[in-house]
Amino acid sequence: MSDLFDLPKTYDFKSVEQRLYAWWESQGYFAPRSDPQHRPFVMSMPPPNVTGELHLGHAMFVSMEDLMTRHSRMRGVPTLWLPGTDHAGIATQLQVEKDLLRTEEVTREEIGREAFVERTWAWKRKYGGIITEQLRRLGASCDWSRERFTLDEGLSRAVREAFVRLYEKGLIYRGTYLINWSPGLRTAVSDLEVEYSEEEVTLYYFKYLLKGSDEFIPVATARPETILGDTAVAVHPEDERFASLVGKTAIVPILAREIPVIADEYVDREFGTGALKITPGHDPADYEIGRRHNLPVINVLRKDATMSEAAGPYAGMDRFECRKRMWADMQAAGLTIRTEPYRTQIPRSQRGGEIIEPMVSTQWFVRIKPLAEPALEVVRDGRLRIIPEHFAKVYANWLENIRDWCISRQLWWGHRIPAWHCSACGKITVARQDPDRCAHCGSTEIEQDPDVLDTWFSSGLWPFSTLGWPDDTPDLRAFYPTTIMETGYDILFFWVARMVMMGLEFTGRLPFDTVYLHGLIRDEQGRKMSKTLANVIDPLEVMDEFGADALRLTLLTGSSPGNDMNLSVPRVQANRNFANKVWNAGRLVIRAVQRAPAERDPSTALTLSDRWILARRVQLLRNVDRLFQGFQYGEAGRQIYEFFWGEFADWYLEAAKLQAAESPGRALRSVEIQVRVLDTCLRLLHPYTPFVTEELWGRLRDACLAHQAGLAPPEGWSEALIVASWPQAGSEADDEESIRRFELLREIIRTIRNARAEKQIDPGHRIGAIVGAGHENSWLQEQAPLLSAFARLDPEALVLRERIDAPPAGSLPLTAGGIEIYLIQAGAVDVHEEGERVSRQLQAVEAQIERLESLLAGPFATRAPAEIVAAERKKLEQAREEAARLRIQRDALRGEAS
RNA sequence: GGGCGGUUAGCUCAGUUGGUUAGAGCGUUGCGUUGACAUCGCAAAGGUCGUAGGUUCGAGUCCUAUACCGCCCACCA
Repeated sequence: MSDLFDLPKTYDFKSVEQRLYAWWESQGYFAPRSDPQHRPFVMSMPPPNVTGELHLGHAMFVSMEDLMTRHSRMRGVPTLWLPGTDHAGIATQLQVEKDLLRTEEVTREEIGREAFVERTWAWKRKYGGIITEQLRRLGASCDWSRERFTLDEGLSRAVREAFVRLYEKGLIYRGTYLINWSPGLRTAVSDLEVEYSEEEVTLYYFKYLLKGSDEFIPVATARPETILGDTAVAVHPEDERFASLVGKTAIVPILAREIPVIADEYVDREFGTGALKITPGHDPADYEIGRRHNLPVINVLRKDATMSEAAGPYAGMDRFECRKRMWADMQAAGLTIRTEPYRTQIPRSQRGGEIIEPMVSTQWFVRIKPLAEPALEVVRDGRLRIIPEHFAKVYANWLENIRDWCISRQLWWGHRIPAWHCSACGKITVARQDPDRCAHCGSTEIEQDPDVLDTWFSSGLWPFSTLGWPDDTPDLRAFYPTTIMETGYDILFFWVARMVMMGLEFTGRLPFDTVYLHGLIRDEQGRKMSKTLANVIDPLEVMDEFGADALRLTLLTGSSPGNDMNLSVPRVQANRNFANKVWNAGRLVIRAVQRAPAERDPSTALTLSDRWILARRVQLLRNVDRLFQGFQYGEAGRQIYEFFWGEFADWYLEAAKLQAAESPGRALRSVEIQVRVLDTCLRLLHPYTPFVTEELWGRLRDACLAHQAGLAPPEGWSEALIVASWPQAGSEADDEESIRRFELLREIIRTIRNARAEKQIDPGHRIGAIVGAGHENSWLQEQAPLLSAFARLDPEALVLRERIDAPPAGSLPLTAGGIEIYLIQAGAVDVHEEGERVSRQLQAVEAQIERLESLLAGPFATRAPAEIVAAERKKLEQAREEAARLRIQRDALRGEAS
């Protein structure tokens, strides 16, 4: 008999995952079916860094996007999920630099730009496949034939086109402004790449001596080295303390430079000393004040953040060293007042965490307001939907206060800025094709700008550049705009907003009409995962241990849109168990198919359990449909899980075992229903757990096709589950009555099981029962075999009646859903103890009756909707019946006791 | 300083049109293993949904205030 089991009793994901993935891919299932009739479903994958390694963030987006993709594909919609990788300028360059230093002990400067870029390409060719390989392990059903890389030829052309267009429109300009400078990386970074952390620093109070006088103005600063770049001291125009000093001249310590004392409303009289030193070269606020007052800008820092020549005696010194020395020298000169600890926001690099220095520098910028306006409008008028909705506010808030975007980076790895400087006329030539002469004066003495573009500039074009833009390609026509953008909320500004702006600007259309934002994955205590905390969970290890399906299911059902998720490994394990449960339920059904009789008996009607599971199936389909429409994938997954395990496996399959023994006609009927429901579940689960469902579904199909009766679900079989159709509920009416009855039956069985457990009745001991079921008696009679099997009753000693006149002596009285049950041969009954128990039960029911009575006597009865009131009335009725039964039971026990 | 999110069982989380004895997984306790599954089965204990008000016939679910935690944005030296 065991020969029928050619399936291992434990789901072995290791032998399944790789094989199935390769098969899906080779069959071309990931590519969109071409169907001009249907509007396709299109999603661009957020491109992971080409040198990256899989982390849970990737696992999250892959799981979510693959779910959407598989669902859409099964619905018969042409579906394209377009993958790719990002060149990730800074991250990749750093990695290659590090590698160079480690292996050859040379810096990038030593080998030169051209060689370094070539080395980086080599690195990309060597390691760029790792991340995509890892995405495959998760089951990502994206169309690899369309895979793109932000630095490949087509995308580079798109970037260039975009740059030139913006430049020609005057939306890109080059200028000298205060920017965020990253000394370690020696490049400018955008505002978004600077993070502020509150830290304890020192606030230094010192004297600004006034020229030709003993007087001084007290000033405070956290960065004494910037004193060297001061070009004014400012006070509030209405500050009486300093009113007489405005217009006088102050002397910069050490350098003895003369600077004016000015008045500006920006100064806060209450803060610090009430006087502010102005360093336009190294502070954003000072920069603005400097502009208002036409102050000179002095740059005291070099690119590596050592002090520049302007710092006089401190030139060449590290800025923090300078800070100390400067203060010491000022102390010696009697210019210091005091120091105090001070908490303030320190700007740090998002990458690496080094302190960012505001610095004046010549950079390229995008004039962002004209782009931001339309991007705001689409959210305001609802054309762009953001899920969850509250992020729309965050999005709008950011765009409303946005400032010009510094897009040039002093890096080597990236899209070179298509601008040439002419040494003859000094003008700039920006062109789609590399020019050989200056567009203004015709000189051939031109040189390309050394900078590259911010990586996010090319990312912003992703939804259309990947489809062939700026060319009018068939893909662009067929698949743009895309349908949905799924990504983490942490890159809403970095990426999503910029895609919207660029999409509207360059294509005149929204690049997608829905943005779905998932939350971040944290550790079990809700902390961010980081190497220093050593709390990083490696998705690859998790998949090795529990399988890709288990990880996916955990990420998908454990989260809700926009909310962070604390991942716990035990939960992954629980979902591994679920995959195994699915596997074993599948084995059971497959075996049932293999053993099922071949002859149909048309006279075989459906049993209660049949009708129940079919009705519940329809309800489930409706719920899942509704939830999917509302992007409630987590809740949908949980409902499928509960249905599969808690109803189909625990109850229906157990009932089916009984039916198999009844008659051949009944057995076949039951198998058909098992196949139908299992098939539906596998289809519904496939977007969550693609591997186990595909593997099982194929085997189920083969077993069914091998059967003489030709078993098949109404949807029919197809060559693979991944391309099978999504199940539909149809228009059948809900069979509520079957559901109600079976649930009552379950309640009765549970009540008996509980009593047996409490009374420690040997599970093998079949006991008798007398059931008084009132008007439920007629249908319940038919369920006697099921009842006795499930509750382990002696079928000979199970009596079902409408009414029981007198509780049998020595029996254990129970009630379930208004049905009275007396267990016989349940061992010695302590009539006193049971009397207490029944009394307590009765009290509870009476309390409920009281509550319901007063509820129904109040305004509820007239104000609440009729069906709600009716439901409560019904409950009251049932409670009264229940109370009546309990009273009889109680009185009987009392009678026995006396 | 502004904005947003969270606060539900010991732990991790669900609970979207407000319906009236609140759910899951893990953990805990008890019982159970010869045929789908011990990666299992049958049961049990355990929350009144941060706090205070309000709207409503009715609120975990809406409103206001408040506490705590977290996040985002912001040029007070």
